[in-house]
Amino acid sequence: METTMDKVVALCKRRGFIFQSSEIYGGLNGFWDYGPLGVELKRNVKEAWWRDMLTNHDEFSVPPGAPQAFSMAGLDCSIIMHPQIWKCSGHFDLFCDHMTDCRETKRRYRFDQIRGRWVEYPRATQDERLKKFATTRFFLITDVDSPEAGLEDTIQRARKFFGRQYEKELKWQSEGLVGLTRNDHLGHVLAPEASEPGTLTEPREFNLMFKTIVGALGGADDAAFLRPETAQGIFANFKNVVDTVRVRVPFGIVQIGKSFRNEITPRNFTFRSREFEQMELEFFCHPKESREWYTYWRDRRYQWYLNLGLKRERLRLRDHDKDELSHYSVGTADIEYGFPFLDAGEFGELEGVAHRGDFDLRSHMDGKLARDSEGNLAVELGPDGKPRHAGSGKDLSYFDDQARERFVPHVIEPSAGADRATLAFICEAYTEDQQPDEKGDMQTRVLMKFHPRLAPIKAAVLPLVKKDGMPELGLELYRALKAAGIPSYFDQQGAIGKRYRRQDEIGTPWCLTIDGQSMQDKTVTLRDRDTLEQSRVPVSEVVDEIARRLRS
RNA sequence: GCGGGUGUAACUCAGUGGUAGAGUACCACGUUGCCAACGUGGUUGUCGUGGGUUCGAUCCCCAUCACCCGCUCCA
Repeated sequence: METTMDKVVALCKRRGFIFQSSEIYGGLNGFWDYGPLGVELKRNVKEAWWRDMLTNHDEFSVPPGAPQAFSMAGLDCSIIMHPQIWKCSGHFDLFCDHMTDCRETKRRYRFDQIRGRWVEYPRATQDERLKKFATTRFFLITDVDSPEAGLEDTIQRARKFFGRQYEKELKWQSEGLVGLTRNDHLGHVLAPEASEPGTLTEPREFNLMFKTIVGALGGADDAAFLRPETAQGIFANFKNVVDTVRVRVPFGIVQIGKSFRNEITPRNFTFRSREFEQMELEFFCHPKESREWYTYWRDRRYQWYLNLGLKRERLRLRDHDKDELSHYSVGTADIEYGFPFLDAGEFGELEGVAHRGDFDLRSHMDGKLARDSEGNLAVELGPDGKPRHAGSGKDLSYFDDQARERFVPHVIEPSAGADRATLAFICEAYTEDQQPDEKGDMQTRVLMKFHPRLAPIKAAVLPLVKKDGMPELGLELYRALKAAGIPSYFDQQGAIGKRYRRQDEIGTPWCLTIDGQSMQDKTVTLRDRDTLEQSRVPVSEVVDEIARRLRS
């Protein structure tokens, strides 16, 4: 059965919104291209965000719901940054895991998270079944969570594997559970639920970050990464912005740009892409006021999607549970949308609003932070007692010269996916209704009900017939719209009904039709996409009327 | 990564071991003149890609890529 999502994907392809990347070579998993209409739509989404967050922001008045007035500034950072950025941000540790697969059980493990025990079994060399392993040492992995239960689990597995009658001959090599090192021979390792040792593959690097080489002669030492998020460029430039544009805390820095992640399973059209675009705000405030700002931004960002047409019943604001929070966050909420490719009741993330505390600025000062045994953030130390990942050593604190107070600001981060927002607006816009054809029979009509601010094309100029001066008058109007910066189409091809439907399908809010009467009194009909209602407007007033409607 | 499904014209899809099909769309001309009109004519395919079997493969076999579904994974 063809689902709504199938129809949306088909329309996106058919009308030039979204194509698969590298399609002529068979495609590339996780990458997508925006066609002539898609690029306009996505630009409008980003433009709406930039205008609403930055351009139209008034730093002298208090926005509704905000604790106080504040400033906003923009930024556009490089995609490739100093590799140390990603070590201090925590991405390096999280994104460069070694993974190993079990050939027998088809399960996958993070190599550094494997826990188990080595055991010596002297009889192994004589045992018909175990002779082939040419060893008396075996490692038993446990996937049981707690250390005590894990220990018990390894004992149970040993009994089962070597035989209960030989249990007394076993010599355990450690008191507690230990990990594996890269030098250990995996042929002697018994994976969970595997029937014999040696089912694990060699650990493979899982590069969740895109690695690249800086410099034409660069080697392994010149490895760098394409950014997995735009936020770190903002933190790295925090001091630059404070020093150059006379902003005072609280203030925000916004950035729109591409990010890259090697998603394990890119799926669901553009929802999980490996190259994607983010719209991020890092809002810096006093630690004492950070909770109020968190609430303010969370609610304001939720409202933004509603204002642009997402329906409340498909849009959800969800506060994270405690165990879902990142290692540094004291509060996070997701703005989620009920995409048609999800099951009923399920939602996909559009934007995360995170309270990041002072994790990022402090990590870039002193070295990467981690929670210590008491749950406090402290610089994570390596085996040598030095910071595991050294920071920049620069002072990124802020001095409030009126309160005479120095502090490291806390950060509220609303991080939105431009591609996910665009996809949500596409899914929301997709509509089928019933409209009578010229015989009065009801026909299914497909239309994209984009908010006029987002619609790729705002108006279409349609001469009713291709003669009697109508095309000429139409072209005049078309040029006037273009001159006013209003994206428009001119179409004189085929029957008028078909042309209306073509515009409906790409979501053009208004059609302007030149008819016989236009030639007499210089008026045209203005037809509404959603209601099909028509009104007559003087040609000379059309541009102002469309511009007025776009503003409202 | 695993299992299942799919891949044929711009789109939706038929089809067969022996020269590739329909509807829609698109283009031209004529007619019509406000919600998917009608007539006539026309354009479009390395049958996803690469191998193999065969006299001959879009069809059978193998591999590979992409998409969909379910697992797995997902700061």
